[in-house]
Amino acid sequence: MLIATWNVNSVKQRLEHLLGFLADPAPDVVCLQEIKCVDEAFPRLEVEAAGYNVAVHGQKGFNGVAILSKFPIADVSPRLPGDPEDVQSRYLEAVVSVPGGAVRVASIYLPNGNPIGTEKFTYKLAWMERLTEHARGLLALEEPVVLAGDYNVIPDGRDVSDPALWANDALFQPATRAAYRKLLALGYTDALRACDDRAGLYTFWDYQAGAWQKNKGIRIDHLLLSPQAADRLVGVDIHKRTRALDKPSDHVPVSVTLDL
DNA sequence: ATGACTGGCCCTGCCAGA
Repeated sequence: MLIATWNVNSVKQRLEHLLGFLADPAPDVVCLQEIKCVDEAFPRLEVEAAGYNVAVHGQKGFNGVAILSKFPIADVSPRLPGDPEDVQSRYLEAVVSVPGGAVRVASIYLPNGNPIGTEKFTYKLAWMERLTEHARGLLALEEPVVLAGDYNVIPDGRDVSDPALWANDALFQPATRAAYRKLLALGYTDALRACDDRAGLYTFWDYQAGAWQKNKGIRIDHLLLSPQAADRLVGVDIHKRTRALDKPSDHVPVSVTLDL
């Protein structure tokens, strides 16, 4: 089965691109981030007409995540545990039943954290700690788990075209990268890196200064697999063609194929 | 060297993104 993640930067602006992606490669599950709308404004009818069940955790104006699935969705839980004061819609988890089993999927929109030295960066690191604690608990279930989303983390130098340019950015801070490694060290696999160790595999290109044309990208959209999911990993794809469309998202979809 | 897009909202400059 094909499980994808995509930060669409407004589902309203990107609906045609999204429907095109649902038609081809026709993923079984899609985790969306930055839908930038409330639940009621999500284009549910259009997505359902394409053959998908929908779970949404939206927010007015910013953030917002969703999970689309060709298979039934159960046990839907919005919000990352650990901070009742956190009202930002950045996490949605659900269980997707597949023929002969199930896979637990989370759609994650990890805080950007810029500028560093502010409460925004503190919030990012705290959010990463909460994610790590929750991810630790999920491992105990011994299920196939896919934690998919826009992590806003550049894991290492291979994942950025111009490291010096990002040296003072929240996405590439040593503390940010260490928190990401701590998450992996629990026992999760960065699906892309399990399949391909080359540099220059990017998932985001800024709108500004011709970043796409110059291939000045970064890899910040990741799918993390529990051991039970990693055992069934077949391959990973970065769907770069969507970045060349008219009025694209600045992120492209990334997908894993699992033998499930 | 510098600046540079895009989307949403309080409808119009401003915040947020990365």
